[in-house]
Parts: sequence; structure tokens; C-alpha cells
Amino acid sequence: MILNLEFDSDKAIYIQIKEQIIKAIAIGELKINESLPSVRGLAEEIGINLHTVNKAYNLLKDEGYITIDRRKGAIISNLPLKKSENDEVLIKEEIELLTSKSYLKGIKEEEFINICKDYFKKYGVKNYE
Amino acid sequence: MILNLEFDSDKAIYIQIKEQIIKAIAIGELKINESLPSVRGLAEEIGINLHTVNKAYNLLKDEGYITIDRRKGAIISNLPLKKSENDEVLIKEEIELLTSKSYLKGIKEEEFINICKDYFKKYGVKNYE
DNA sequence: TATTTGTTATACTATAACTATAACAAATAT
DNA sequence: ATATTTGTTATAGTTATAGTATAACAAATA
Repeated sequence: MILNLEFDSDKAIYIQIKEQIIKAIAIGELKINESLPSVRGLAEEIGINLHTVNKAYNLLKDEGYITIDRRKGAIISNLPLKKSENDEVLIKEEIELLTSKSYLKGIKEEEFINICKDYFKKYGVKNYE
Repeated sequence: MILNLEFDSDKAIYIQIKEQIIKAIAIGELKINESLPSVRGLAEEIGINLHTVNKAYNLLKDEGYITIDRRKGAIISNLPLKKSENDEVLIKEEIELLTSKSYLKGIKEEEFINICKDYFKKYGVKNYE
């Protein structure tokens, strides 16, 4: 488990862990049914407290990315994840903000779309369907 | 200035103010050279402390969305905004995370792109170019 | 001249982030 | 069977951030 954490970032460490794991799942670096390191193991590897890792894992669990089982530890969920009504609302709100910022910064629709497509290309058919 | 704030949200109030103003500029609800309410005025209107509004305004200033002049107050910048190298990096990172989450939640590339296009359609040619 | 403006300073409370230990119960390894 | 590792929970502490409360200053405006 390779994580690049910026300790002097304004982004909380447990958020950085959460987001990097999400990205790793999407590109297939972490695969379905694969198990994550134990909270103690990852915490020691990173050099932080186990509760910080535990917080990240529990958020990932709450948002459906992993399941936590005492026998197998933290396991990457099957894809696609279950999507609630609220998930779609939240994602649309994030798209709204991000497109707004991009538009105001002079990024053209075509350029924005191409960046998105490049990322989707990386996710591709590797994991499911 | 109409703001919908959720005081029991996990998102800080000054962040909510900042993001809603960015969205308002993008859709043309706030126009170039238009001035925002004074920090005291908006704070009273919302029912919060002036420092919370001031924090939002200063972030908007730092990120180029507005200029603050003692004579004219807070004024919406010309569009498109000046874009630093870092701006592009940050936006790409945000796109990466958002597409990752969307992909894992089973949102297809086409659906995602269509949502983006719908928003860009709202921004359109109203403000500049 | 009085008022309004953004700005700065200080101080306080409340919450969040992170750490430090400790302990428990379930599962695994030896 | 015993020891170890697991996620989990609890408590407590420090530090940083969020938000509020006043006050004051200098520049601009009425």
C-alpha cells in the first residue's frame, strides 16, 4: 500500500488516505476482494496513529467502498458499488462546483470533457462488466 | 444576495459562502464588475459574524474570483480569470477524484459527460467571449 | 463631520484532527 | 491451548480550525 501523504497540507490525513484509496480502486491498483493492510500495520508504515487510519477505513466503509470483517479485515467491495439517491445528488453538486470553477478559469468545455474521458479510459473495463 | 446555508452541515459556513458565490458567478447570477454586499451587511443578513464573511471574501480574492477595493468593495473579476499553473493541476486532481468516485458508483462515462455538458450549457456565452 | 468601508488585533468557546494508552472480544497462528 | 493479531471502543490529552464578540484604525463616502 503506497500512499503519498502531505502532512503540512490543509487536507486532513484521514481524508488523504480515503481519497487515495478511492483512486487506487478506480484504476485497478486495488482489486475487488483484495484486503487492505490492518489499521495498525498501515498506521505504523505511515508513521501515524492507528485511529487516523481507522477513521479513513470507517468512512470508506460507510460510503460503500470497502467492507470490514473481523476475519478478513478491510476488503474492497464488488463493483459497481451500491449507489444511493443521495450519492447521485452529491456527485452532481460536486460536478456543478468543479465545472463552475473550470469555466471561470477559462477551461473550455471540450478541454474539460477530454480530461474526464482520459480518466475514464484509465478505469475502463479492467474491474467489472 | 441569496445564500442557502446549512448551519448543521459538515461543510464550514465560509466554504459554503465561497462555493455558492462561485456558482453564482458561473451561471451569470453575479455579473462582471458587480459588487458583493459589504462584509457587515451580508453577515447581518445571514445572521453570522462579519469575520466569517470576511474569510470567504478573502479566499475568493486569493483565488482570483473577486477584487477587494476600499472604494468599491468586493467586485466580481473579469472573465476568464487568470489561471495559474497550479490551478490546472488542482482542477485535474479534483476531476480525477470525482471521476473515480463516479465510476465506482456505476455512473457511466456518457452519463457523467452529459451532466458536465448540461452545466457548461448554463454558463454558455453569457458572461464573456 | 459623521458614517461606512475593509482590515487588523485580541480573546473566547466549540469542534475537529490527531495522538497516546488501554482494554475487549473475535479470529488466527503456533 | 496459548499467544498473537484483528477491529473496535473508551478515555484523555494537545493542537488547529471554525465561529463569535468587541474594539479600533485608516480610507472613502455621504
